[in-house]
Amino acid sequence: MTLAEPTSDVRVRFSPAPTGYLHVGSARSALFNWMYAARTEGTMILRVEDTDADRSQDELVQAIRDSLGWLGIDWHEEYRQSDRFDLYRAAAQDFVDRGLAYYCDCSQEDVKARIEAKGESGGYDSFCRDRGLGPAENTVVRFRTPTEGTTSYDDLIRGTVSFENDTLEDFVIVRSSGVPLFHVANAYDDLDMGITHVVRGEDLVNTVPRVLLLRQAMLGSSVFADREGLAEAPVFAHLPLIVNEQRKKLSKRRDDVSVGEFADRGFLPEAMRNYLLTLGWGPRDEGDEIRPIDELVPQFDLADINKAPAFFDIKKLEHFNGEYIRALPLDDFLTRVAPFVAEIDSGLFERMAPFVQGRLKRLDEAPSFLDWVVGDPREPEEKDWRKTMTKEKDRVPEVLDLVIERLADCPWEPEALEKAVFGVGEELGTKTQLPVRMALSGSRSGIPLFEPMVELDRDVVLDRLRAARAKV
RNA sequence: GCCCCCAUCGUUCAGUGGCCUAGGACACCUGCCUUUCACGCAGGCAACACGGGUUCGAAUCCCGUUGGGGGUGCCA
Repeated sequence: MTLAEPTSDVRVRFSPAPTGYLHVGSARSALFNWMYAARTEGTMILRVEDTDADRSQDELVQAIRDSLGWLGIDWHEEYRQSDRFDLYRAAAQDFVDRGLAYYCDCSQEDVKARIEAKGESGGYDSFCRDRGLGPAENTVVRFRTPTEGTTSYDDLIRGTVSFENDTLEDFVIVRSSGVPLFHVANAYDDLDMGITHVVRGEDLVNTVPRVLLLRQAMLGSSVFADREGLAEAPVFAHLPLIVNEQRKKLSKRRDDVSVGEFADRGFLPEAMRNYLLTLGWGPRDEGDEIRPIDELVPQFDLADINKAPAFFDIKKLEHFNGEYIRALPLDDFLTRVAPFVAEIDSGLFERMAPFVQGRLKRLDEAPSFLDWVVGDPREPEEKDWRKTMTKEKDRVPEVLDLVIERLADCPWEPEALEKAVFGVGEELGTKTQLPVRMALSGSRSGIPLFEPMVELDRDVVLDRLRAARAKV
């Protein structure tokens, strides 16, 4: 499903920084925003927060858009913060004019040295607060934070969260390069774009007091003076983090979790999206968790989201994926799996597809089921070989001999092959499939035996059987 | 160090004072089905971190302890 034309006042935004590919954590933030927009028929906004020119890359913006699209996450409006620097700069200038912000020329080393000399901890020490500096080289603009009182807000997921203002430092809002920083841009845009709900990762909670202070200050500026209905701050909902097995926040560097890679590994977007949704949230009706998105949207609510971090369990994702793969109509399956089986003759694959489909957890596993049909049998595991071929060693040679004999002139079609192979078993009073399967494929498991078998030439089959016979 | 947050089976979701001898799903184990595997079906294992309160009654409310995480940038 895609988002409908908005009919409510709800406005949410997903605001990624294009400093890497979309990873599962941000994808989940995007998804929860999207779910809320879908449920409330609100407006979904994609806002690219590329204020850090050094780390932002243009091509990543498109990559992120692609990954969102792959997941079926769409949006109504799109903005780039780099297009809006003048707006943020003006807001910062306005703060300076009104005495809410000031210039500071301290280097990071200076600050650090002073703090250490005083034996204190923390970041900036408000050194330039009252020095009355003007704009100059290597000078930043800092926001003057209150020294007393508390800033608190109600989080839809966490309840009331409050911060003592004196723990807030005078943070930088404009770099010495003149480019505004995240906090101003974020506060300005949320205000300007009329964002009603801020849904994002828990790692952003402690930016809330800063953003709120900035918002309040902006409300006092002439830019927003005449705007109606802005006074109310957005509702915040901070999503629990998604963590790895060490219970640490998923990180791109060590955890290998970009959405694009999941696509490459043969995960279905519907499965991915469905799984992501169950991390920190469950359907209200306590029904099955694997369900089409449009059944889930109506019961979605931000207030129902869990507080505790959730482990990203690839095994469970694979289970979801397997279910979705099995549910695919055959021709749909064929289309989706095509990129993963490009090496295999398409006629052959299409004939084998019904047997492969039900056994996959990921689409990229498809070729492994046909390797022995397309090429040589795999080198059997020592343990498996022994178990299959020598455990009942008096029978296997007989079985193989007789199978070779029967197959020499039997009609080359599945039913006939099955009859021949099983017939040997009946004659000898033993099972025959496993030794034959092992001889042909090098494995004890796989797709049904006789259909792929006819895809091989009779000589090839007989050669493999003889080779196995020689080994037992 | 300082600030903020979190705490139910191995994992995940449910449970918002009595329906809980705590439920579902994944994983794992055992059967059944099947001359392979997978699917399916039937079972099994397995948790309210600890200590104090409040209450007739606490997984659910309060306090503390412990443990874990996030933040602490001229990143977002």
